[in-house]
Amino acid sequence: MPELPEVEILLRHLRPLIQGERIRSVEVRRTKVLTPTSPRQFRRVLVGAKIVGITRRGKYLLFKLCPKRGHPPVTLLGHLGMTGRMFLARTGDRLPKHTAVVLGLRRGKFIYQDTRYFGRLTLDISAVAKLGPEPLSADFDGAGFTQALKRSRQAIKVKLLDQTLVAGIGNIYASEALFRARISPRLLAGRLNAAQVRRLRRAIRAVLAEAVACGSTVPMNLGGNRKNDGFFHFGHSAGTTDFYEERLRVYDREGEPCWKCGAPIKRIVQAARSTFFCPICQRAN
DNA sequence: CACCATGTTCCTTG
DNA sequence: CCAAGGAACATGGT
Repeated sequence: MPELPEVEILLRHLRPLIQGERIRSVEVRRTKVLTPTSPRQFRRVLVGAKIVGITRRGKYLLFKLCPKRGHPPVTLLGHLGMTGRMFLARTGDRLPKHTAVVLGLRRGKFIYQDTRYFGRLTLDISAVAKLGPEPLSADFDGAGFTQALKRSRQAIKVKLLDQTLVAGIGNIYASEALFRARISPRLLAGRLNAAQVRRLRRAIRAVLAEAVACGSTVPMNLGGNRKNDGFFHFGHSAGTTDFYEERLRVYDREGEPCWKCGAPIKRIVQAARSTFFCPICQRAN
């Protein structure tokens, strides 16, 4: 599912399909995902509005909408949570299980589906203001990153999940970035030296950029109607293996040999979430 | 049945 | 006020 690279790929997929389209109908099947926007207001703003553009910020999608006429543009914010998907379907297609919202377009329909309903499709965009710098932009600079890390007493792996530090890193790419930077996930954020901070910043950029580049070249199935659908599938289920999972060096590879030194990858739990790392390449000192 | 899961927010504690 | 830790949210896979 969705950390920054997956959301970026989804954005690129969606943009040509829905940019310029007008929303003709709105069906809300799970009001929770609109929170705190009311279904009534959601409908009022969306029905008849034109989708003039989509952008991404961290793991959020921002749909810029132009309502009927005279009204100023509004922003619709989408977040996939852990299991969310967004895709286009044909008008006649039946809705998949756990469809939360359906937007009827000129031809076809936009479906937001989310098994666990942790995601959002809402007019409340306040979450975006709290985000840290965009990791693949110039805003993510060494000085700011150094400062933010300095005051933290959390383990660096846990700190990387803090979206105010830098936006878009999730549990998978946090482990991947630390492996690439050869830094122990247990090292306290405030204890990284200048060389480590620099390596980590570069590793974050490299890992995310590579994931986007890789995802861009994979023939994806974003239809949302098949079991092993799309690149939002992680894990090691057999068969259709996307080399998406092959790309991950440590995540979900407990016990497998380290890609670099061959030592078994270790799994630990930090802040109630799994961390994967190589105990040799990422020594604590 | 038990445990695990790509994320965020809210509450509590220090 | 701020940082940090943990539960809660809801469902499915193994």
